[in-house]
Amino acid sequence: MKYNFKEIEPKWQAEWEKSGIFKAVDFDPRPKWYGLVEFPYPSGVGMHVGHIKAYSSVEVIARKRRMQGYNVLFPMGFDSFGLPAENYAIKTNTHPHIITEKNIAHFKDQMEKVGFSFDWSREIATSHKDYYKWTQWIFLKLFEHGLVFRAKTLVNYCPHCKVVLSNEDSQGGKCDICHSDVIQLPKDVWYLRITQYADKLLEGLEHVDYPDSIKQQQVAWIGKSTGAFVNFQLADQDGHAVGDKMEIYTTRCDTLYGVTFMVVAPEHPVLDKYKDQISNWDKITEYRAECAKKTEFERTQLVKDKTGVKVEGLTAINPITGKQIPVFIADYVMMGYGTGAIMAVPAHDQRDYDFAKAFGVEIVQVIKGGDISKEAYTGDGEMINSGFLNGFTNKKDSIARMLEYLKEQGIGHKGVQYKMKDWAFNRQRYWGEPIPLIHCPKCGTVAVLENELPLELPDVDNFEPGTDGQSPLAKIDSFVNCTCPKCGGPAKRETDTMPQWAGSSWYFLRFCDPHNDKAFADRRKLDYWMPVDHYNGGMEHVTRHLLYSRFWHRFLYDINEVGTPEPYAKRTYQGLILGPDGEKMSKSKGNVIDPMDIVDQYGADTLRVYVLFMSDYTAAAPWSDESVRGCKRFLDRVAGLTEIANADKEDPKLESSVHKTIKKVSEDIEKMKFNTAIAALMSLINEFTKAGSITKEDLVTFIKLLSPFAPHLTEEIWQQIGGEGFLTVSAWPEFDEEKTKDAVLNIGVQVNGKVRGNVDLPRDCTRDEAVETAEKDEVISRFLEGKTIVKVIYVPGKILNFVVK
RNA sequence: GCCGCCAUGGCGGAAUGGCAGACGCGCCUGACUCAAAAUCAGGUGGGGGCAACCUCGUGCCGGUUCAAGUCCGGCUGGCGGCACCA
Repeated sequence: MKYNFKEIEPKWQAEWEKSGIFKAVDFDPRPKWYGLVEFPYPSGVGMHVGHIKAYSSVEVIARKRRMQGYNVLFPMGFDSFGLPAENYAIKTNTHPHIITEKNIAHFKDQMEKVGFSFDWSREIATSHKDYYKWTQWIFLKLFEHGLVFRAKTLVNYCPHCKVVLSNEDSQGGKCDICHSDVIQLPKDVWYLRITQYADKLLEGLEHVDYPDSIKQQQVAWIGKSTGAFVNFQLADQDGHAVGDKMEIYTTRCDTLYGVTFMVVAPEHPVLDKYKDQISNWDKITEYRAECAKKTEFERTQLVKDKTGVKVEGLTAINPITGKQIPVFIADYVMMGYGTGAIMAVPAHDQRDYDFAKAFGVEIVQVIKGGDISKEAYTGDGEMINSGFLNGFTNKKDSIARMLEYLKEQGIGHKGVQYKMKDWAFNRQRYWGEPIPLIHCPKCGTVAVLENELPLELPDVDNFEPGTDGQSPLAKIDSFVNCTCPKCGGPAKRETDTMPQWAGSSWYFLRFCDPHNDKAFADRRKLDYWMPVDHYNGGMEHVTRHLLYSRFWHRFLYDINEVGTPEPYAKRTYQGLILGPDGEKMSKSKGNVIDPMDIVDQYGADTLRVYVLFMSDYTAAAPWSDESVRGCKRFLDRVAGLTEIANADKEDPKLESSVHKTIKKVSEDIEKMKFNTAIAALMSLINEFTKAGSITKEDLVTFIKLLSPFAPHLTEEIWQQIGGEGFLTVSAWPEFDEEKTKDAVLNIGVQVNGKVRGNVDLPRDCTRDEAVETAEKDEVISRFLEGKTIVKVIYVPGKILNFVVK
């Protein structure tokens, strides 16, 4: 057959679309299967090869599922709110809506040209008001349940983008969008109380099928630690108690006897409270200013050099020894974790040790071991200098005993801390979901009425964010001024918008019922389709999108809006495609491969086969143009199979190979070992070619197995050989286990563990027969000559090993 | 620093503890061609041998085993995540 991909690819794409075979059917009696891939942000440059690889895996499984008789939901949409469209809008003075719609159309066109079997009747876009209406609705539910709060805190602020960023968006002290340095700024912001769900998010991981690497990253990000909160009495210069106690958090309360000083974060409010009795306030202010200037990055880089200032005039009392100890401020203590104050145990914490050495503070060893004159001892050992804890050798026991004591004395109590912080949930930008809250001078913060949703984004002329950190919406009086839904008095709208991650936190639910205008999705449809059976996406979304969406979904479960606690039954990820030079693809390096160039030059089928064949799916691998051509060559040979499909009798050897291949390809697809599945098909075609002629049945089996990978070519072959209906939804081949087993097996023969030859043995041959056959072999017998056989290991079908002396 | 993953030909990579290098790329030889490309056929880890074969070989050192790329212990190198988290 002539393989003209330019002609057949658009042809079948149109035929499939016309026939509606990719449409998911609600409540269909067939078993359901919901495959999901991360919907893209529709950037102006179009699809990246990474998108192709990310979608191709679930695409192949979805196509196989349809052939296996499943009712498949494989949807696609667009995560279309976000900064790049807005920045482009500022530059070109075009409305972000116009740019976004143009980009969506471009992306969709590209996806169709690759032949992805998405159900386009369920297409969604997060920036469409019939979608974000429900994003706002869920937000109001969160608000209603006390999971939304406003707080003035130090926030991660990007001076370039002029937005407040979540921790997740400012990892490493760099803005996730523009990569400039993030600074700390005190600001009033909205938070979602994700920390309240920390335990549920941890617990949920036990019931889902995620790779360990993903689970571990989520666990590390949540960062649960158990310890104790302990109160230290503050005192004046002479050790007389003053005012409040100061609370600290520690994981080693059993080292309390070794506490020789306290450190509080530079921003800690206790300082301002006792300002009058602090005699070196100037120095404190100076140090604070220094710290504020440092970026988070600088602050964490200077790990070795401990800086700080001793607070003069304010001291504390060690609650267990009764000794007066000094108080310092230092930026190695963070306001954002624990209580912003620590008890320092220099003998057993390297940071406290470094600080004590630099500031000449006493070091008291309370755990035996190490050499305290050189460094802190952080290992285990017998407790010493520790009163009632002396002699304890087990960390667990000494902590438990101390906790008991703290409780008895009312000094402290057991506690839990998380590294994960609450989710800063607002941006001072235009192109996002307006936050549906109203500030009323009388009633405080009031929710927009549900029947007024969606709270639409008003049109503006100027998308530039304000220099005062205000959203462009703040400049629109008609938007800002409103009446309070509670008291009817004049009020002002919140002008911040939601962060990029809002829309993607629940989109998989909307796909179950995308056109519903009464609810975010019909509960019966949710119960039919959810959970997502297989979700694939990038490793880079594991600490953000995955955590956020699990949080929203778990919340909706808790308020009985969805029926499953976890949204994704199974999650996988793909490895990066590197440039041909082995470097990460980037415009500046000029090593970017445009997938549409490959479609033009070799066809979509070649592109699809290549991205899955190039390496292990989860591994990063460089692009190779030569290997792409190799995949095209393979498909050319597949097209040529029609010429030799003329045998009228099945060759038993070939039949066995066909059945083995059905088994291999079927199993490998399930394990996402696409590279070996394709390799098995290449091997089979090599056998076909050698045989010179094959039956039509062999050809049909072959194109069915290849169909999920190269659907256009195989559909065309199917039509040309007179197949009925679409190959795409024909039955997946079955294999006969008997026929996958060879009657005669060639196995290796070892003498003392070294391979000395191989022999053909019948499958059911006994040990004695195997030994007899092997001993007749010329080469093997040479190695056995004059030796005594001590032991024979025979593993049928695998190996025969003679142990000789 | 902590946690995790990985290391196999010239390259991408195969290999439930059982004949290392499947499959593809590249390269070499041959066929076709005036020639080249494309295509087809054959070969292709290193060393030795006319050959049958022999020998070395999965980052390094050791161990378990009849048998180790695979399991265990210790290194070295690379990747990813977290990171002054008390």
